[in-house]
Amino acid sequence: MQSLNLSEQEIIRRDALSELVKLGIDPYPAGEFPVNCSTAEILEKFRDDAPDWHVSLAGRIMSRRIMGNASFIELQDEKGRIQVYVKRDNLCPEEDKTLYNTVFKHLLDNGDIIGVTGHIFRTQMGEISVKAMELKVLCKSLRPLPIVKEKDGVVYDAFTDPDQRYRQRYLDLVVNPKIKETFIQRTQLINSFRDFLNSKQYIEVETPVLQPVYGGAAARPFKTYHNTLDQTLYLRIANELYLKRLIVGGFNGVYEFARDFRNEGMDRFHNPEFTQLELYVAYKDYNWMMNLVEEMVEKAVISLHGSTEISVGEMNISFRRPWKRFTMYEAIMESTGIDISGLDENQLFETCRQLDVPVDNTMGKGRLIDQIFGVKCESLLIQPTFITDYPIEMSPLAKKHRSITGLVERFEMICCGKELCNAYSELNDPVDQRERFEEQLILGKRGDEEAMILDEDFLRALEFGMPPTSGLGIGIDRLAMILTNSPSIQDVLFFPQMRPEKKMVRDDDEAFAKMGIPTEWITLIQKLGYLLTDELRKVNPNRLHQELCGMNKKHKLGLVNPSQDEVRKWLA
RNA sequence: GAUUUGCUAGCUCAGUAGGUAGAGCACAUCCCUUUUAAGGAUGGGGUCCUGGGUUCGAAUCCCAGGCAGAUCACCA
Repeated sequence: MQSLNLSEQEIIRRDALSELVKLGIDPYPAGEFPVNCSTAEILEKFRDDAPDWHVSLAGRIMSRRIMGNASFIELQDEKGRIQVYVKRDNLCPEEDKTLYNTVFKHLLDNGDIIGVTGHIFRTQMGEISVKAMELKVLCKSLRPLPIVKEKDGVVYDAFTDPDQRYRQRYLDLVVNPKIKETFIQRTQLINSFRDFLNSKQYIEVETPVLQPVYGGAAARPFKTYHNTLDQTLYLRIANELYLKRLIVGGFNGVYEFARDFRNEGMDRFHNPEFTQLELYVAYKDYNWMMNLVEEMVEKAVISLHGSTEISVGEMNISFRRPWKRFTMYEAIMESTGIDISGLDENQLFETCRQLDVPVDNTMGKGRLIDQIFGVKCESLLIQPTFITDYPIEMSPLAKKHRSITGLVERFEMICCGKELCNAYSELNDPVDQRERFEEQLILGKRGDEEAMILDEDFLRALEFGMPPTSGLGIGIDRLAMILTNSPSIQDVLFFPQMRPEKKMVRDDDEAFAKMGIPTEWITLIQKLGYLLTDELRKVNPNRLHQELCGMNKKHKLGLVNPSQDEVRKWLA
């Protein structure tokens, strides 16, 4: 019944599964299989002159070379692959050769998970291998794996379709083992940051993901609803305002690896959910924070790569301290030759036009400057570079610059043409903060969908007093992209957001039976693509009759064809 | 959202100025056996993304849609 929907190879595997059961072999055993080493450990530690080394290991069969009574398989575990030599008389020393002849040769496939015990030796071809003395089925795989082969560093038939790789990451990880490296490095990066911050006695905290008022960044949120409270809640776009509340509460340093959610476009630099490290430290300013970022990132790069120099695509990036520092005005001066520091809004508008920088009428002074920077400077900054001192209009949470009016004490770190982090001397003047929020409200009314919302509770906290504080946000995904040389954010997220897979809507067999269609024809009708009875009724009966008879003939099903009249009655 | 490329067997891909759908790997049966992207023989396997249109005839040409990639715009 189901078999028409399965591929030939899937049917063969299901048949093998029931054969195993018939032989009294549980294809999904419950018990522990004791493993005492990994493939990598064997390859690393084996010595030809060492005494017999008995191993017990488990993994997935990735290839099989079967030759009569001796065979070779490649077994893959978490750490890599090793060849296993399977000889009939080793596996079956007694009369009964079923385990080798039937189970191993016919009922096991690529992709099955087995446990093997035996000892290590080197073959005539010089390959370190496991001589299997026992073999146990641990899991029968019902779908064929894409087979990726490799010789001399050349990969054949690589599994590359990005759609399948991202949707079925499990499969990607099985057949493209290098993918695993990327994710391990991502975790190493996070661990390195965490170790660094813990060593400074900062406290890792958790703050709400569901927030009644979203804030801390300029972005559109995801909206949800809490039944019991009868209240709209938002998935956080940032956790900044909560971490600052904790500084108010008396913590000197708090940080969180925060999953944030922004309801905006998706491309190779943006996923709707992404991870930021946010850090707030009391009694510090943004200059201090720049030094911390340099040190922390440099350290992480060294811990991943053993060096401060790495290659990203065609580029060579050096994270060696100190990094270049420019004010935003200097950066614009450098790339365009124009000093914008004294210009008013109209003059900036005119400058944008001269520079071919796209603008629109809603843009205020700050947006115009930011736009010039974004178009003319950002993409040119390849080596890690700090850009400091941003226009106040763009930075409602940052403290006013200590000496230059119209600017705030803010920096971003740009690398490979992309912003990697954002930090301020945090605004702790509650009166100023309220005014800034109110300016944002006006922008919001002008149509800026990303304008910030006024958070009364946050202002109340500030009114109790927050010490001077420096705060930082680092995009973990983007940094991971650079450190793992990944061209897309999807490559550093296990399960990137994808459009839903097309789902077939279908009626069950009973619905077809109700039309008076005999069981044996129902599967055929479904196989022909008629999955809904309503659709089926619209079909020309003569056409359906022809298709069914054709199918019967083609697949040599040996069914007695229905008459045209009978088919017409089904559809009536 | 715009532009563009792609979608054919489990995987990687060919394909014909429109005429019954191909290869390699994988799979099945068999041969050989310390082999290694094993080799040899034979065989099975397809809604050529979906739906319309043009046509005697469409995987191929046209239109619409789906999904994915790339580039651009907004954003981290």
